[in-house]
Amino acid sequence: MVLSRTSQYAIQALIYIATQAPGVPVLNRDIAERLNVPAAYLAKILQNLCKHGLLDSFRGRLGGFCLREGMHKSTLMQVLLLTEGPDFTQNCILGLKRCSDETACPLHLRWKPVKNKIIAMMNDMTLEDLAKAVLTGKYRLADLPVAAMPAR
Amino acid sequence: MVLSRTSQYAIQALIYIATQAPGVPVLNRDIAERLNVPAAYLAKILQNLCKHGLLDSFRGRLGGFCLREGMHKSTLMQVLLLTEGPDFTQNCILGLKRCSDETACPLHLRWKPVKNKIIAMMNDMTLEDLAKAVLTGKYRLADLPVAAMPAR
DNA sequence: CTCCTTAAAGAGTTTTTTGTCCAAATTATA
DNA sequence: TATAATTTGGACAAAAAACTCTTTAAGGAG
Repeated sequence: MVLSRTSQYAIQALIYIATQAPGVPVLNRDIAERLNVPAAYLAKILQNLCKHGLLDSFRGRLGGFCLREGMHKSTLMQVLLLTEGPDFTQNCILGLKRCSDETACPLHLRWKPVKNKIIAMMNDMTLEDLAKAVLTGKYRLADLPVAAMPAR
Repeated sequence: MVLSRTSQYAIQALIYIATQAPGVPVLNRDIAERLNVPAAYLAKILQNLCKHGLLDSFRGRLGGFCLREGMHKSTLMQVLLLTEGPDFTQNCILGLKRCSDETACPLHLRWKPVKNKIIAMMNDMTLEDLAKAVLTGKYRLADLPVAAMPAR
């Protein structure tokens, strides 16, 4: 209804990483398994988040991905502007190139406040907050096959 | 951000038809031109709306598309359930198959009220209302090349 | 009846999104 | 130093969405 699969995977992965001990790299493979998401595709998404400074990556043994210093405070909006593109917040619901208060589509007046609620929500939620919520155990990040294999 | 191009075209076309004299068929070609949308593609969309009873179609001279009797009162939600699919209102924002109050993703609690606003809005807006709004001249249905060629 | 105009139907094409595969490059550890 | 584990990068493949083309059926008007 609102987000591309790429954005969904990105948010899930970032929240998952944020639930893990900071500074300890998390393997792409483990994230993909945990989220039940295609690993090779997720790797591309994480690479992109690295390029944009949200994550740090490390190769070789003990490699993986960490949230970059300070990025626990990142909002979902920051993530979505990367994954959905910079005009995520600016699209007309009818797809018009220009649709503003002055030159509006017939839905604009009704849509605007709703859209603003979406934006406010995305600006308000941080990875930290969401990770905390997940750690309470009340919420789930992925579908059924949680496959909670212990660390062995 | 929310709607597929197919849905956008469908809504635009239906509103446009609703602004025209009822019972007088409107040509696909004219709609496509007016909305600046690919005609062959729009034809498929209109066919689909016919199959689902929103429109009537007529072939040959004086042919075209009309809103079916009573369908001026259709809501955008009725349209979207056809164009986006029946679970348009039920998707989890993170893409989880199951996400409800009991088994929720970490965004669910914040997303739910926003989603309900979207649904309420779509349930509230009818083609009739939107057509009236357009007829005031304050709103535009399509991008720049309105090509307001008089009826000749 | 014939011609022209229109939508219907179906196959096909293009573009975008999603997903895969494999050969480097990098790094810890034995 | 050799090896195994990991990300990186690029090409590739599959699926879905958007769009096109062509033929057929139907209807109105001369």
